[in-house]
Amino acid sequence: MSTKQTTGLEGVDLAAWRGFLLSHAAITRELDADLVARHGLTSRDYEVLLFLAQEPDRRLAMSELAKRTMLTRSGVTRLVDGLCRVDLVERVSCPSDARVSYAQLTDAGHQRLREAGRTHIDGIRAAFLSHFSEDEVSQLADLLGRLPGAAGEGSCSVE
Amino acid sequence: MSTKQTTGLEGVDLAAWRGFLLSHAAITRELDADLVARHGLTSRDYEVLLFLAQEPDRRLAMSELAKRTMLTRSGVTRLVDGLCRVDLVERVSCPSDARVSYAQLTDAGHQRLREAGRTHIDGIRAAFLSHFSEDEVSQLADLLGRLPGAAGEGSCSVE
DNA sequence: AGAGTTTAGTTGATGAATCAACGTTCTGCC
DNA sequence: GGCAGAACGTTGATTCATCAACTAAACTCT
Repeated sequence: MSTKQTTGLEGVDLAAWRGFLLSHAAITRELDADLVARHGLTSRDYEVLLFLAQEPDRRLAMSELAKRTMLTRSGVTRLVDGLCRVDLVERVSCPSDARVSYAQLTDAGHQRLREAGRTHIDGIRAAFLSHFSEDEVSQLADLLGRLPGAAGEGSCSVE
Repeated sequence: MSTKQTTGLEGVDLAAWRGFLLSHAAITRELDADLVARHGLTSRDYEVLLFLAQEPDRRLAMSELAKRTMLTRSGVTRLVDGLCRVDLVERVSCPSDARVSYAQLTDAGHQRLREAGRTHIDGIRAAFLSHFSEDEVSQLADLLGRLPGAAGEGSCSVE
């Protein structure tokens, strides 16, 4: 018998969650706009190029890209289609398994990644890191690293 | 100092940033799926209902909703269209300014929000808050609150 | 009062991501 | 060997959000 109509959602401290949501929206929006304006890449594109560049032979199977980007295989198909169309990536078929098709970083793609990388990292510094001291950054890395989806991905399975 | 590497992007501590991105993707995905499965609401829908419920007269102008949700006015038009279609919200025109159209929470909408709110908050607890101590949660709130976009007033409670 | 500007909201076309369904290829097991 | 079932990638349909263009109403300024 409350005297006020309520939603029953009172008294929960969600400030941390709200900060999380709001800042994510604002920051990714800004970084993305920058990346597109200056290098014609979405942050998805950038992410894929980066994953490829980190591989010794600069290639990854589509499914593996799907896992890392947290996209569906379908989404990766289309994303890589776009990157192929502008010659940042090419498709290479796998000799030992005809089902798999690699996305292979081209030299142009690698070059583009290097150019974009600088502005992207500067953007992250400006929009994110610059608001914290070094200690705070590692505190954050620690805290956020505990969340589902973050670095602990390997905890579920062994490769 | 200089690295021998190929992308020129090494040596930057981005663990915090990566944790931020990855956990956001994983958590919002999960919360959203839950909300849709159990209450037929996207988290956008939920967010709008919540904003409306927080207003004394349970209504907000479309533009104001756009600001708070970080969507475009266009996006809000369509989102509210959807909520109107299922009678959780209705449109009310403003007597003093014929340009503005309010989104007005219906009783059904308020009821639905209450139902969904419990599972949503439980979800946030399980996927986010549960990984931290109380102190850590307020640390996070403090840190994340400094980021662009997070500058807002605190409470999420509904009266 | 009337022209120009700003603000609110909607609409059409587009892009990004999803799901479900499919064809192809590989693997395990009899 | 051969078949059932899983895994890989693509495609079609749909959803959601965006931008740009538009209508209508309100403000400004002379």
